[in-house]
Amino acid sequence: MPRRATRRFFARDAETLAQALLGTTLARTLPSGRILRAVIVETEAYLGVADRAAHTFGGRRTPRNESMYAQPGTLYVYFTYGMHHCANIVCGTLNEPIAVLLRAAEPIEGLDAMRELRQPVTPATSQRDFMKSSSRVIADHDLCRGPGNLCKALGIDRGLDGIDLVAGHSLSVEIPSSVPIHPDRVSRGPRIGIGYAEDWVAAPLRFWINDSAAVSRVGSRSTRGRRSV
DNA sequence: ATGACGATTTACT
DNA sequence: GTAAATCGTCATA
Repeated sequence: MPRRATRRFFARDAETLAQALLGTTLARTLPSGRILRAVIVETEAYLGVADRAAHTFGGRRTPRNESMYAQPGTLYVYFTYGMHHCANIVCGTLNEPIAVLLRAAEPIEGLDAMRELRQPVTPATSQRDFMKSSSRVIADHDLCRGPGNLCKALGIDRGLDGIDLVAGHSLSVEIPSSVPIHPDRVSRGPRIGIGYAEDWVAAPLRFWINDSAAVSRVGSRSTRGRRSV
């Protein structure tokens, strides 16, 4: 039987947790009571005050990133580019603003609900526009592919910012009873979309499961800058 | 009050 | 590969 991740599980450094999260299951309970599940296949570690790529670089503390200073196991959700949400799991210790960004997951339960969340059916879109082929059906492995899409598919937005995953009322992490992902199946490389981070741009703090079809890509491959973990 | 800018995604050349 | 979409947030004034 899978067990829900405890406070202790999250109370580690970001680099360690980013790897430990691979292969675990994100369990989301929607307001309707509907349960969605997806296996985490790609993460990024953000190291806090010293990390130029982190929202908390230099000790920045604002209303937006306040939850990064909360206890480990807290969810940090932010809104960016005027249209996307990104979800992080806060780790370390209280007041140590480090976290792991959830970049991609492989859906295993509630795929129809995820698809509905990704592609809301509007009156205008239902009949004619659908035939005009402007909207294609999203492939299973694309539902939670990329941090923005993952949040959309799981119904995660700023309303969930600051919730406690250990309590697990609307979101939790489940540790499978099977053997953990073997390091041979994991690669690491530079984080995505942090070109402004100067000396931290190349740090290999992105982790992914090699053979997962749900891993996000940049350019034509997901393996850029890869190196085995 | 204002302006620059995203821990992104998608479509298009 | 390049570009547009789109707006909350934060530093500056």
